[in-house]
Amino acid sequence: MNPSVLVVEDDRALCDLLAWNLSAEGYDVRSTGDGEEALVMVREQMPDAIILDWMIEQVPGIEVCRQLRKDRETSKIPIVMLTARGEEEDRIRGLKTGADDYVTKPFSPRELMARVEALLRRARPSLAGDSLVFGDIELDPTSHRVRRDGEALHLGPTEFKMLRYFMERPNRVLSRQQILDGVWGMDSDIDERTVDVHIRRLRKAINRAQDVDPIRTVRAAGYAMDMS
Amino acid sequence: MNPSVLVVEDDRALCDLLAWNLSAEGYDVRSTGDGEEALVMVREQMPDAIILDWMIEQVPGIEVCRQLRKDRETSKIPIVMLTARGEEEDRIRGLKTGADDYVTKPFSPRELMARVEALLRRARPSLAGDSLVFGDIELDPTSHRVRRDGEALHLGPTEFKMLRYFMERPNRVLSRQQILDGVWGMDSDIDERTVDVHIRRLRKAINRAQDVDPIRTVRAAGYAMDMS
DNA sequence: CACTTTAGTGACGATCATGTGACCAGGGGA
DNA sequence: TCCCCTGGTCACATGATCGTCACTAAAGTG
Repeated sequence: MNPSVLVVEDDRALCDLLAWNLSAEGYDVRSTGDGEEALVMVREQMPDAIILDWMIEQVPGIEVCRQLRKDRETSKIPIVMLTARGEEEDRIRGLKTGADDYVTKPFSPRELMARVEALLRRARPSLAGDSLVFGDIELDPTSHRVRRDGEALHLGPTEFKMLRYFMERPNRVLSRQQILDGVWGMDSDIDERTVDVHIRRLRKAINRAQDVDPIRTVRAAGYAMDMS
Repeated sequence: MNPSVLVVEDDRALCDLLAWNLSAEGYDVRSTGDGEEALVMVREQMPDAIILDWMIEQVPGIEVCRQLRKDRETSKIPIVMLTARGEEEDRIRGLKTGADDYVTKPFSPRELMARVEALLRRARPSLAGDSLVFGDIELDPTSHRVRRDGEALHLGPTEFKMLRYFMERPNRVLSRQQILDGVWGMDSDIDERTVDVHIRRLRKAINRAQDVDPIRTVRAAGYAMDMS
């Protein structure tokens, strides 16, 4: 998966220029000229980096920056801001607000590329872990977090244990009894049908609208999670 | 312990100016005008950040940068390079070599300060420095001080130990028992629920009105403080 | 197709875990 | 000594989560 970059710039020509250059370097690029929309897009797409013009419609860049820094989910995304030459005060305020870098207009696209690259190089290592990965689903046992396609999912304790049980045994059909033993413990005297209900809850939690369900029902046998 | 910065700059007047400004901001500053010596000093002192002029005696700045990046020990130290206006090629080569930032001469000291600060904020969590940094929260174990966004916070002794325990183990879910063991000591016979109360007190102490709570409750498991 | 078996689904009451404010005890400094 | 800060515990409020059930839908079977 290529690193993704969101470009927030209301000068259409400049925006396209950036998008073109970034794409050529192998980034997935999205763009918008509107601050409000930018906030929405960031939350939807969780880009790996953001290029943010300081002077855009609706919402000043600094405000967008502040908003993003306030939210736990988005506060760690590297932001490069674009400022007009000579606006030193803005640059300082920007950096203090939490921008990670800036480039002064006019600038060379190559230079901007180099800066984005430097930021990504610095930000990325934190993404690595000893987590279980299954297609686009990622489960980190130590931090107890589950993500699909990068988006955080909320699972209850039982659903979490169950998903983990499945992900540690991919492509295997697991009987309800096995699941009960593995998730609830050998000596639990719980109805087998309860597993069904939890399977349902798990499906509900991990499958968003557009997703395919990774859990396969095996009639008269149990359930399995497969790599498709 | 204050963050330390090494200034590598052969223009004596500029060097002193930088040193003076950085000291005023509370950094420990060392300086040299020589590239060879710079390499030695970095290894001896392991500064938290380096400000590196691109055009210095003996060894070109880019070479110093390359050397530092080669060594595992030093490769993570943020480097800000100083370049003359218009040397765009140099800047790009610099960033590609591993510099994290640059400032174009002539520059305002305030801007440089802001950039160094931004870099430290970003780089520190990975360093095992004296002072722990977690987003905008900073904990200094030796002086027993905690700040958020620069503003001093008041924590009781227990809350302080607890915050420290968390900050030394970012992104991990810590059970109440683990927290009791780590903060109170292995042999304490304290009710697990007491941890909850202290978590509450800690939250109250570190979160001001506008802040996001860095402590995540993991139902049926414990608490975690996360970075990403 | 009619019938049987198995799985999906929504609801419900019970329980559990955590958040929250209050209380009291101990200890150190004024 | 007295008072203020702090720490450990408790009781209660508040949701979140759980296990079960009754009913429906779907899948096999002959």
